[in-house]
Amino acid sequence: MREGPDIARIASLVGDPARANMLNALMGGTALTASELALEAGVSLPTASSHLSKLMEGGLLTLASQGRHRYYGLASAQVAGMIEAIIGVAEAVRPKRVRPGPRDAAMRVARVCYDHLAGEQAVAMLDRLFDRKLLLREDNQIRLSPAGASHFSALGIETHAKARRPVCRACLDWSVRRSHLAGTLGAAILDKIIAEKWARREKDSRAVVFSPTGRQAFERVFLS
Amino acid sequence: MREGPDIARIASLVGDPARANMLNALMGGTALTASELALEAGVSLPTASSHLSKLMEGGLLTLASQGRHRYYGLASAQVAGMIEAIIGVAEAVRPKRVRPGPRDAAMRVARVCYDHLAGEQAVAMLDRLFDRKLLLREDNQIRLSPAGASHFSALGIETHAKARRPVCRACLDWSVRRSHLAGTLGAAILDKIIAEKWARREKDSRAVVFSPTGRQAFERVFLS
DNA sequence: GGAATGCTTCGATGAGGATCGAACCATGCG
DNA sequence: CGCATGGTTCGATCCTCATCGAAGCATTCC
Repeated sequence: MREGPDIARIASLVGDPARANMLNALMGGTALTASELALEAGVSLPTASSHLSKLMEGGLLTLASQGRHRYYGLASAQVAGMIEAIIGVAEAVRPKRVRPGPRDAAMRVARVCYDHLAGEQAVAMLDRLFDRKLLLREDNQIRLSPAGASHFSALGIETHAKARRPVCRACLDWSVRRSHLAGTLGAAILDKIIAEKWARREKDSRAVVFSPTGRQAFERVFLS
Repeated sequence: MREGPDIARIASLVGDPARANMLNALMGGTALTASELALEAGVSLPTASSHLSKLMEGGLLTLASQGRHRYYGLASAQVAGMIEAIIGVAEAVRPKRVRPGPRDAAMRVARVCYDHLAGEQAVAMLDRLFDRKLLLREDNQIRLSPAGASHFSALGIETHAKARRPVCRACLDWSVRRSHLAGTLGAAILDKIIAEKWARREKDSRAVVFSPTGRQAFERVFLS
């Protein structure tokens, strides 16, 4: 009986430690090769390969072949959002940790969530965008206001809807437990932050570290 | 190897078909007993009990003992949100059938979500109840207005809060991606729809099919 | 008290799937 | 070409865990 989407199938794909590590590594937004992912997950290459084909068949990954390299990446922002949601629950449920390490702290402040910014900074930014009525909250959705459209356009950020991906989307933040901005606009803002060198990505981590002047610039543009 | 929150542990809890069915059943927001959940999942009572203790230990469920009954419910809205996210991916990834069968289409229009109505009809109804100020949106909750109380009372629908179950509750709709009405009021409305023979439940399915005259009556009362 | 109901624990069984070494394809390089 | 590198497939092994019947607690009803 019980028809409907096969949720157990999807969840069990994420439910294996090796696969979970791979997906977690891919949350950084860059596509990785099978060997990199094997290393990341701590399994042998054949094992990793087997997992990867399962994830592919499950529709969670995309594959881009380039010469003899094969780059695996998350299939969609929706998949990334799902993983964030699972991380959020795992985080909430986790037995009280001794103390969050320094890397954890940086992750809480700002990190990459697939292709957009997450963490305290990102949550604060979304709040501020609502306050300034650049974005409007509608039911469970987020919409760009006319004022917002011209504002972002002036910053050199395009806000036209392309393909089927929404411009604005709320994404629940596991560290802050409130929403931050995803969608093409969220991605474009992160692009700008990196392009302007306001912040750089920490090596081998999802953490995003702002420079002192970069932080000022970011706050001036998005938190003022 | 990165040691973040144990996402595999959480995902694997959802990754078993029996447990997934239980969680899915609990998405309605009502707490259920172990035997009801066993039936829902199609497993024996001992098996269900074993799954339930695992879900409890994983922090996904809460337990309320009342006499010899033990009511299991989702631990938090965060857990519900995670399950919704997984459903969303499963839905998006589901192998496109040649064409959505008639039953699938019917499911999208109207279906039972444990004990209340879901689908396009249900989402439209909730919108309309807000428009008419019979229900009020408060924070993330839904409250019955005085006007609403007398309105439903006139229809022969009792709206007194009984036990611990809320009268109104929002439930996210996987097909429409917006909220519909759950809670005792949602259940009572579905009861009325069936009692008035405006619609009947499709055998062995969650689909709810309105008769032509039944649809008119429903629209007059709830969508006008 | 005793019987009935609701649920959990125990024990035995079985199946699925994660794992790795070795062998096998494919691409690029000299 | 032949060799090296990146990746997948195959086969065998092993272990976890889902499952259910039977027995054991707990609570309520008569």
